[in-house]
Amino acid sequence: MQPTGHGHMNRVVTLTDVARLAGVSVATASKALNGRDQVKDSTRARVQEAAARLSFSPNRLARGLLAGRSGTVGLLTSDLEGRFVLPILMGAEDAFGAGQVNVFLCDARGDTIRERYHLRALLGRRVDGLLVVGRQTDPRPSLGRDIGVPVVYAYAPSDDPADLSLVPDNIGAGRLAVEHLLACGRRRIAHVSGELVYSAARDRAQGARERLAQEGLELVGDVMYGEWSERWGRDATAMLLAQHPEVDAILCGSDQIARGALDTARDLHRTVPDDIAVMGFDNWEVLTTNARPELTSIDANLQQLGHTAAQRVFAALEGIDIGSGEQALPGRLVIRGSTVARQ
Amino acid sequence: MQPTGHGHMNRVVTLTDVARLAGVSVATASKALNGRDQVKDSTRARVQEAAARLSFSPNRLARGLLAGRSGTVGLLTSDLEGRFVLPILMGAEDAFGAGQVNVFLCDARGDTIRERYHLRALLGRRVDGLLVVGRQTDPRPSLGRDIGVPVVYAYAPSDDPADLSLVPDNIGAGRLAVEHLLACGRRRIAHVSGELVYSAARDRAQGARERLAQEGLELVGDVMYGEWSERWGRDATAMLLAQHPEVDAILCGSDQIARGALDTARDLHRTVPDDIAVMGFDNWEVLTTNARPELTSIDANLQQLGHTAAQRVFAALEGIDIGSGEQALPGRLVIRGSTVARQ
DNA sequence: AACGTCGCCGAAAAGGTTTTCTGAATGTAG
DNA sequence: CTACATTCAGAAAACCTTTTCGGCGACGTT
Repeated sequence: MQPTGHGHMNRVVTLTDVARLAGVSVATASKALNGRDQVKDSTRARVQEAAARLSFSPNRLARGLLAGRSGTVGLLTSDLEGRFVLPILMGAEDAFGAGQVNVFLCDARGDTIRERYHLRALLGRRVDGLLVVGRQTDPRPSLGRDIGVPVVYAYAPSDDPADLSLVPDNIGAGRLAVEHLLACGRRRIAHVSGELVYSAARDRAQGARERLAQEGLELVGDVMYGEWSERWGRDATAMLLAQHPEVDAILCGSDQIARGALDTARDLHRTVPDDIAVMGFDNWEVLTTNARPELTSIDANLQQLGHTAAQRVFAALEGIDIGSGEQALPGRLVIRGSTVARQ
Repeated sequence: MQPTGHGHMNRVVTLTDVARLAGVSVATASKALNGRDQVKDSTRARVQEAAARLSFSPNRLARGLLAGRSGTVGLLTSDLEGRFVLPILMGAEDAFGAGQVNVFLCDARGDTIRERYHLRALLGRRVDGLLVVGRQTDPRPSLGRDIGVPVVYAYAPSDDPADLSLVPDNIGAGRLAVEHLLACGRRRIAHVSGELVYSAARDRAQGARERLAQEGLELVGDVMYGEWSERWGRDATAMLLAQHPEVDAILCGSDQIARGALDTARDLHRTVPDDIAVMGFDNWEVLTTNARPELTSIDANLQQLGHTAAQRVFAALEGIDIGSGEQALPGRLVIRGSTVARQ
């Protein structure tokens, strides 16, 4: 074809070529390159040089076929769009890439049919393990027990307790948030959150209430469930401050909602944090570090969660029992100016 | 092991098993399942039933080894974190997934060493093609001409004109933005943008200037280059309005900057859009649809770009010449309340 | 009855690598 | 010089699927 152009067509170099150049058999070449003994040092050097000269890289298809394991894992997401999937994916890719494992990415886009289709494809590729990442913390249907490879669920837990699921600890996050507000001297705390159908919203509210109860306190008013949006944050905060002007802290179910709360507080000339403290969840840096004042938030450590999930898959590959059920990973408080005045 | 538990250990079913159950040879079984002729209908049915009963799925490693093509492509990103990579990735995954192709995801995290490492790994896996996605529109070093498989660069173009690169048309986007502001009756347009070192910032400014020149107009003041942040948008807008109170439109280099501009305008009691029009780039919905008023923006159609890039890789796999050089894909104007008062 | 044709199935090879086993050569001890 | 251990290289099988080619039986034709 094009001898100097992009040579898509030149046959790729195989172990046979290396062996021929080094003047040995393929068996010896293989052993030399894989560091097995029974090869004289001089021979090994010759083979290695030949491999380097031809820039040989072993065909992992053939290796996988023989070994019975491909050295790949499937990453099955229900929704790439979601803001929460990406950090998990990064953490997982990072953990896998450190080994010799490569990752197949599949996006089912919330469609069960497509999910089963991708599952079949991945199993056909003989992935050694599966990581299933959902977009909500609400349980999702299990892939089943007879997949043939270890499966770990991240963010969205499986509804089968025999599966292992890694989820963020939203109840703990709610407690942590209230803990911080209490430490800031706040006592009249209201909670504006997202949609009630999300267990993340309910869990955070529960954690918040529990921690308050521990001090003999209650939330000011009912939890205001609405949308996960800045707009709802603005509107809800306006209603809240009209009805309960005495609140000294607004715990928001997400950073977006908190941004809305900050806007409304500013509109109403309530100073943050002196007059009212505001905080959010998720620690979405684009939102938190550009807010006025910068926004205190609870980081769910999602990248860590992805990393841990990948390590669990790894462990399962090694034959180690990784347990089952839901394991909740703690969040982390990130303090900024919206709860603590900077000096 | 655990006969009823998660059976990771049970040998996976192979074509031989199917053939034995159906009482035919593996050759016949293969032909039956792959829809080739030379198989009696009744035999084919028997094989299909056997395959279904054993839930057989052919080993794509073996198939790939034989066919010389693996049916996979590598997606090499320089940075998963970036906001621009994800939509491209979605578009690409979508396009590939529609075929029989699966995608290996690799994140080099902006590190050249890691990139070469991943490249080797992907070539060892015998990917049929590569899609390289960068995080900036500035040129990046080519992977080289002798990869052995077709490569398409998306978002960040290759510095080798012999490679094919798909990039957003930022100059056109700048023109498009000014076009819209002119259509809204604005004549005194200022431009607040991000970091000068980004070609995206320079290109958009260039496009804006070109379109203004076409009307015999110029930007009000110099382009204000700064950070891609809300904070900079606020500060720059404050300076701008102090120095040039007569501006009737602020074109912002990103939606984040535009959000900052909106904030400052509100602080200074300048009404948007009646007094000043504001618009951004990128159409980041979280920011645009929650702004007050909602933010007009230019969408770079990144998902489309990823889709197109994937199709180019596909075409190259089919042996079709996909050309070379930079191909710029047009953006799309999304009109919202920050430039046009809603009736 | 002999022959050609057609439809269907199976044997075998190929793809690239790893591993096991055999065998050759060299060195060492008796 | 023989017996034996040791070191290193190669032959061959295995992994699973697809494809090619040969063969076999049935059928139709002369």
